[in-house]
Amino acid sequence: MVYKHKDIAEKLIDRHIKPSFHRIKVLEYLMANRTHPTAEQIFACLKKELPTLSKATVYNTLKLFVEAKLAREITIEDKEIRYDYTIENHGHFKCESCGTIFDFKINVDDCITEELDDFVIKDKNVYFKGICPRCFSNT
Amino acid sequence: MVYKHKDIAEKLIDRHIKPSFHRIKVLEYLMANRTHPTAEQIFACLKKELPTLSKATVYNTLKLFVEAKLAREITIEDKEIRYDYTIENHGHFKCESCGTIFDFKINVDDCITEELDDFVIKDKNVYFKGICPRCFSNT
DNA sequence: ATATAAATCTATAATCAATACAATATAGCA
DNA sequence: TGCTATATTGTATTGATTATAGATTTATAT
Repeated sequence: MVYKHKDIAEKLIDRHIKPSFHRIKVLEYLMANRTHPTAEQIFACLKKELPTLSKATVYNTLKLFVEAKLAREITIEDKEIRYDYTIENHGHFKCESCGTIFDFKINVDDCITEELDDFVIKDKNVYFKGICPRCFSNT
Repeated sequence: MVYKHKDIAEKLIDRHIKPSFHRIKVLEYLMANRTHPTAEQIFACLKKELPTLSKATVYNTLKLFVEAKLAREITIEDKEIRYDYTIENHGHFKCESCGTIFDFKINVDDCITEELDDFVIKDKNVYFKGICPRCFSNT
């Protein structure tokens, strides 16, 4: 899928973020690459197209997006944080063999107990680990 | 609750881990302190009692425990990994204001879709973020 | 017991994602 | 045009974790 810069800029403006060129490019990357990339991967890929891009800008931009709920941080394990364009109601499965992160549908609201009634829940994450079908059949 | 070293040693032997003195002390700490400590915190606390203790030993021991399913890694966010003595069917809620991590009961199995039928699931984690009642009432 | 091998542990150096910071560039506006 | 705030760059620093090599302890056999 190809996204128009104007549409991406509007998403940023909606969240009260000034649509600078670099911010548009980072968000475009997140929307086009639903591969749960790390900040490093985003930087390495965009650097080819934008030679002046700085790593600090990528980190700053991603932090802005997370605060604005445009993106989510995935911290299944490892030291590396991964980023995900926001979609509701899905969990992440990380294959311990090939490292791929898969999305799957889940609605955690169905199994929350009243224990959390007095808590303000802002973010819900479900992380599974194991072996994906492809790796499992290769054993 | 106080645990006998002999009982802790048996838990280790059950998981095919040799019950060295330091390993017993680390497991004892995890069982007695259900506060989701970091490796640093465990090290700092045990160091008082065991002056020769090395940080590397704490990391090695925790890694052993995680592999043996005696402990779980909690990676809600931050760079710091936290450790939790294994208990089934509970999620973690991190307060964005005070940083405390709370346990709550949840049974994710109830809301898993058939999407994951072909995946071997070895570990399930549920992480919530938000504001705890105490911090909320202080605003 | 003593020797030998295996495991555990220590201490320190290295790694590397993430952050902090100071300097520069750009955009918005009177 | 100049002024101010924001955005970006480039580099230095941080800090949790890992790697490593050597020392110590434990287990086993002779």
